[in-house]
Amino acid sequence: MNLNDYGYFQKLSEMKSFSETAHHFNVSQPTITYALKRLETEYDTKLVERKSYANSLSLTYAGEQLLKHVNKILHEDSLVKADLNRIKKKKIKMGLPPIITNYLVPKVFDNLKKFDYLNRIVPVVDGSKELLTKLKNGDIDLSLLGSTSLPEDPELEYKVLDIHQFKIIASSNRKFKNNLKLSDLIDEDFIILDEKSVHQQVFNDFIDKYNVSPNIIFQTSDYKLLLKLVQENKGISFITETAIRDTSGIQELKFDNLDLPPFYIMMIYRKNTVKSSIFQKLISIFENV
Amino acid sequence: MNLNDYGYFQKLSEMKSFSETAHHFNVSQPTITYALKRLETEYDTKLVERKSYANSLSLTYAGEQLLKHVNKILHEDSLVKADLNRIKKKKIKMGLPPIITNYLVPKVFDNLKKFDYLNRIVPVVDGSKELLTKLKNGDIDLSLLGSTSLPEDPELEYKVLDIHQFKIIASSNRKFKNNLKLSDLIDEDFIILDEKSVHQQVFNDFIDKYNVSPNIIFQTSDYKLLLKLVQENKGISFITETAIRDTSGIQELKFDNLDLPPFYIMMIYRKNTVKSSIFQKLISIFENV
DNA sequence: TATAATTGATAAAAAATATTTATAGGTGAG
DNA sequence: CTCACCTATAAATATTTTTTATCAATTATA
Repeated sequence: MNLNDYGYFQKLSEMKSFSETAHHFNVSQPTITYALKRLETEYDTKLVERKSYANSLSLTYAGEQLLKHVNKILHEDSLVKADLNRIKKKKIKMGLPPIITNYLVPKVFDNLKKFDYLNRIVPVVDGSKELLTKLKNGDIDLSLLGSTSLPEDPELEYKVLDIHQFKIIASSNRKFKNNLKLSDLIDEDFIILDEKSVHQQVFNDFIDKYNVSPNIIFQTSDYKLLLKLVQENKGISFITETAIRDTSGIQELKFDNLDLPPFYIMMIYRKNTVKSSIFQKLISIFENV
Repeated sequence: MNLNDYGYFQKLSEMKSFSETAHHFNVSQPTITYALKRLETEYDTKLVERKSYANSLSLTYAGEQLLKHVNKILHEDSLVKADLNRIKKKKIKMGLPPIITNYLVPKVFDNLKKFDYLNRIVPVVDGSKELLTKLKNGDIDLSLLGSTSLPEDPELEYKVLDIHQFKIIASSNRKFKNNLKLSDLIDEDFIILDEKSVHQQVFNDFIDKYNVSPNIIFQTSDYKLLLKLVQENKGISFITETAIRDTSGIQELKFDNLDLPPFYIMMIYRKNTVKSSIFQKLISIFENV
């Protein structure tokens, strides 16, 4: 059994057209016909229902079942090349979400340098959500990650490096009374991180939970810009403390009984990954922050 | 890329010998050599370390990594045939652990008959542990299952049909005082189910927890035999209430504060399974007990 | 309604890939 | 040193996949 046949079948079930599928793979149309025929012979079952004519063929029940397995098989197979390529290059492709990276990397920099890992790491800077997808696709080997919940994906494994809190912050120039309540912020302008970050979702949940409707005047994916705007008192914000450690010109607003989810700072990787000594050492360097 | 090459590679890494692997697949020895060569060329990496001589070749780091993926791929592929075969036959292979089956099937029998499902079900009678393995291997489509914990396997899905308790039971002929304590049973002979059932593990945990060492005189995998022996006062036992519903000649011993795990009675199947209408109906019949 | 255009199936030929046969070379045990 | 055993390689063969060429069926459209 050839994996190509699975690939043809997968695409065929998506495109619902033999000739288009053939075109997609740059092969002739009978190639697809014969590939399907091979599968149907191999399993001795009809897999696709050739409809009267229109460009709408459909999978049989057995075809649907096969497709599920094929998806898994081809996905796994696509991970192989990505994995082996990086092993060959002795490089580790590492996902780096900006906020966490700025907080953590200075702490481990000397160690990374000492063990000559700085040039072993191929950095991939992106938001936590995108990095998670890339990790699962095998585009990166491991990633730093910030999240309000611990990943439950059975393919992934992680180490929690730190647990931070979300904070409401404002310019140090502002004065706020003690025992602040959320309702005191009703006239404030909010500047928050946009949908690339987990912050937006947390903020929305927060809004729902406390039934408030803050005035969001600007969203950005650049947290440095956000902090600068807050420093200059263009608005107040909602962000993990990770981002404001060692940042001057910013104060944290204290509330009683504010219930916010924790912000887990993790190192995450696929369970499947064979842990080379480099890989393990790298993780341990980050663990021992 | 041919799946055969993956199969050869998998076996080679297990057998650590080219010629034995060839023999295992009934092909000539160069077939294996060339298969490996194809893989090494495809991925442009050395995959196995040909040792000086002895029957001990070893995988390189890249080879180990490949093997992990290959295992997954071949396992998934082996599920395909099993799945499609049963679909073809329009039969549903169902795992039936005896205790649960005897309890449940009488309750659904008329319904199964009414919808003509009795001859659609291919019964596979075995212990819960074995059935779980068979389910994962695709040997059966779904299974009744008794367990003290809910399965966390990401490939499996289940519906809890009932939650029962474990009981300590004795012949009705016996008289026990009220407010029994475990220490009162110190001179009793125990007859319990053997390692094929979850009972043994639960019983061991129980022993550890309460730091008692009961006198086990006989173990069996046949719960009907066990019940008979208890009825005839050959010993007392430890078993889920599922087994003793509607059984005469047996009493349940009551203890204060005995903390035992629940016994979940479930219907379990692979997430991957495409749920045919027969499949769904079957589940719903059992769900509506 | 006739005609053109598009789609999938099939047969036969060609191309690509996998396997075998035959053999060579290396290694360790005795 | 020789034998037994293992893996690698070349060349021949077998098998599998793909292409080319063509047909029949169906839809769009003139």
